Amino acid sequence: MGVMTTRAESAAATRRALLDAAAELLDLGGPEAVTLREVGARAGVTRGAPYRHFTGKDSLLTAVAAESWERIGDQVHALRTDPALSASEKLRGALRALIDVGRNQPHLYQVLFRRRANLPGQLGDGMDRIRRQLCGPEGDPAVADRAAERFQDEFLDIVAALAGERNARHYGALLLTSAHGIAGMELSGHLDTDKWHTTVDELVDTLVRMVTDAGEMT
Amino acid sequence: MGVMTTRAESAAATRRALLDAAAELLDLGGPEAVTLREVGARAGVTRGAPYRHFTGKDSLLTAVAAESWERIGDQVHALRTDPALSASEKLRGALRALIDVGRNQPHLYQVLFRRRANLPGQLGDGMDRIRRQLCGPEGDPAVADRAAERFQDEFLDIVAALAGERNARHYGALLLTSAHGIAGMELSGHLDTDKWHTTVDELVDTLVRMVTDAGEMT
DNA sequence: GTAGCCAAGGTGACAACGTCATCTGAAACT
DNA sequence: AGTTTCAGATGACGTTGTCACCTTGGCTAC
Repeated sequence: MGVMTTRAESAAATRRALLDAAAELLDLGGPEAVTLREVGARAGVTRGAPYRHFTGKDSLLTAVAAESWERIGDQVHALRTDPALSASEKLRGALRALIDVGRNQPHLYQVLFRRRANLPGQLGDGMDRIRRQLCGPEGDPAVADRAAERFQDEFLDIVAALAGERNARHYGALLLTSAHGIAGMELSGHLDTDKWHTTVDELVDTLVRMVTDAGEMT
Repeated sequence: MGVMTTRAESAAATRRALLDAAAELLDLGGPEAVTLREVGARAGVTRGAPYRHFTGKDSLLTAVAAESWERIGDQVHALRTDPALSASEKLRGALRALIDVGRNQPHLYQVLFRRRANLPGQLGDGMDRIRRQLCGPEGDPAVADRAAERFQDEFLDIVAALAGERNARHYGALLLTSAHGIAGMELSGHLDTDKWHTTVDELVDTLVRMVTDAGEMT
């Protein structure tokens, strides 16, 4: 932990600080609250500095989302490879992992599932080359997509171990979308447990039981 | 369709135009694109005029959401009371109604399920009285909540007719959250039909079949 | 009918924000 | 040592939400 001297170290530290500050502000007040000026201030730099690491605010938020996807992917991977857990426990854990993000970091969760705005190409300028240059081999959204896809693959493996390879994809999609819906409706306040006479845990249990039964009878 | 003379008519027309313009801009470019200035311009007034009808941008978007909820509620009500449809067709139609909003008006859909920001009270100023005064008997969010709840009630009745009163609430919650999740994941681009070897229609069919079978064996 | 009232709407102003162009200084390279 | 490169600082500009203040033309009380 020596004093930073090399330029690469300094830049990496700044990028790290920017991401941390952005994530913190996102948790506190949503995307509106994550101001490039405030992000820079918390990272010890000024307003324009983030543009040396990200193409703009959107790119910064996408990078935060990418890191979160990687974290969730690691979490589900750990569940899948844990020999102490049964197949249904792994599935329940994976679903809960996603839902818990929605509970504990609702603003981040919305960024994770935010609308893909960038249709590929279309603007044939030299912009693409610049963006590639700034954000590494390829743009940030591609990184986020890969991280999200890794999570989905880990999740798919868990489902396959429970419901068989045949129906894994169909049931996997059903389970994943359902969990996402549970998280989203609870997050938006539209899941009144008094009105529906049920809880998030009950819903998750029902989902797990459904696919478990279906897997057995295949 | 006489020329507007009375003040009430003029104000009502302006409010209507503001809502329409806001809805149009929302569809085109999302909440960021719905600018009070542009909304006013399209409604034939200037930037500050909307503040005579809504407390601010948030209030305007909430009012748009409320009208959309009422529309969806009417749609599901029509399905429920249509004697030409079977119970499962009604259910499928209701689920599709929600998902179709996500497909055709993705930005509006996100506003419908956006996070409730306003915790009640907290700011004990006279602001509450002013807001009540501006938006009628009570604030806009309450209107939106009531409209959303009416939709849920209509939906719940459809489920009850299919799965019985006993499990209606539990299955209703499962179906509604699942449909919301399907819409949300498709909207965010995380539902790759090639990857999951399934389509939205298949997922909806599976959901309907599930609750149909469960209702029969009860 | 006329004088006053009142709310819808117009206008100016302000702070905050995203973004870009330009500048600076120090590390990295030859 | 001289040059290049790039993280970061700074100034500036356009846009937006919001408020305070003003104007005007229907509405109401006499």
